[in-house]
Amino acid sequence: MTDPRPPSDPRTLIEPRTLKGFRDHLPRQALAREGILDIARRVYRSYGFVPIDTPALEHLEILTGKGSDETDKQLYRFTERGGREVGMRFDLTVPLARFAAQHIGTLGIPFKRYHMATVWRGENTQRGRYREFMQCDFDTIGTTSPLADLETVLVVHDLLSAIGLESFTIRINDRRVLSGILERLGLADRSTVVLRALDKLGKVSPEGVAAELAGQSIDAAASADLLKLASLSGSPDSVLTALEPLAGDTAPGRAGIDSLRALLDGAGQAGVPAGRIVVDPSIARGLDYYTGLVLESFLDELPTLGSICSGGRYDNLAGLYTKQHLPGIGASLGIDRLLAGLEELGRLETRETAADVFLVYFDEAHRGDYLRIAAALRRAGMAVEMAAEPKRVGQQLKVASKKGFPLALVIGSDEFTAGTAQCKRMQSQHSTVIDWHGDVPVLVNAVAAELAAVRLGG
RNA sequence: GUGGCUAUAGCUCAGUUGGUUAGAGCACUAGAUUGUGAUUCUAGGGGUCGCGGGUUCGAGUCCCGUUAGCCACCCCA
Repeated sequence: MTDPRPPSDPRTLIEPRTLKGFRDHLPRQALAREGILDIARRVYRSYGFVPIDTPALEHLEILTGKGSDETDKQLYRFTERGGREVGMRFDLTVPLARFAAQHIGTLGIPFKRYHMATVWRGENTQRGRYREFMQCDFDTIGTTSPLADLETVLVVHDLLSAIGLESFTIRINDRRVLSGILERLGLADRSTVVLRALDKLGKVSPEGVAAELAGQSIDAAASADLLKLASLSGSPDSVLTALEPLAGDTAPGRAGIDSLRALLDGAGQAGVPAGRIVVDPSIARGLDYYTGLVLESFLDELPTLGSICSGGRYDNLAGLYTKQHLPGIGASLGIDRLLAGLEELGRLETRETAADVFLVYFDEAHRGDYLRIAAALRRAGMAVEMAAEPKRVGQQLKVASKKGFPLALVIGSDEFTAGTAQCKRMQSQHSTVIDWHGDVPVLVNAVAAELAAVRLGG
């Protein structure tokens, strides 16, 4: 047999490697990732969000429109063949803004969309931070209804629950509460600096934040008030009560507190367990475009991982692209960070196969029977992998076990003669003999029953 | 973009003040065993010591540069 490609001179071989911050996804990770994406899709749809997609490449001016120098530095950009300046999307919000400005007339409002796609940022890499990563956004635009705010929190709750996280906390705040306090302290014009410093609490000690505030020439009394605000903890009710004297006498503060209270009330009515949602007045979210509710969510077991799902309300999404005023609210699941967290907790699905049944193929004479059985199992909705070559049974079972098949079906000439089949539960090594006597539907039903039993934790 | 740490087989690592042919465990392939996998035994394949340069009689080991990974800053998912 001749190799279609003769061996290359080792000196001419190109080193196979990926770019910094870009990675391959092997089956184990890709399966886990797709599992999460499926869950997110299901939860988003269960609230009526619809999918959209947009191009990876946009006109440069679309992406740089709001152009903070930070995003500008991180933007992947190049000149197209025709001399056109283009850039790769660095988030899904800017494309949504362009999309909304372009299509809102035919979509109608409120418009609820989800968008799960890859984005690119040329920033420095770290654990759980890459140059190519995925975002799973959902947004409701064109309405200021408090119900949309509530729904956003409920989606985050349902999503994290559906992923199977046992303990997580959704921390919420309202930008207007912060505005109220800043107003009262006479720091309204310093909000960016102050909020950025406050946002670091949890990562940096209160003393560190105080030092940063002092460095920004915020006076000590105001700084103490701000830190007091951030140290509030306890039940949402007690936090809100404690906020009253700090912000309740300003118009925005009043609105923020009332709206948080209403939201918590609604979440309770929707069945969110008490304690899942916490009011954390230190949450600001660095972005300056948030104007109302802001939220972050954390794995209780990995507080240092950072927020895995966050978002908030904004006043005007697409002001750069249209005169139409489009308020909205949305959040985003950081799936790469979540996967890193799940892996660290050992809660990541470790299967390397998407199939349910491994059909051991070791009796070449019965090749046709194997094909018939595999087809019947697939028609019944089961995913079946048949070994490619009739190798030793032990070898095949080893592969099936390593790849995480729940079931293996062993049928050789002895079984065909006796009209039986051996169905092995790979994890427990428990083996069931099925009497089917050539009646394929009987075999299929028995295998389906075994699969159901295994999935229930057999 | 700034600073620190790291880089030896697919993975985890050992490798003596610089000294002959760079090792182990796991994983992989095959056999003992032409019908049974987490725990057997045997054999085998696999290494430009990240890459490039320098010092030296001699570099995996020392020096410089570079690339990648991790950590902190910045920012954020």
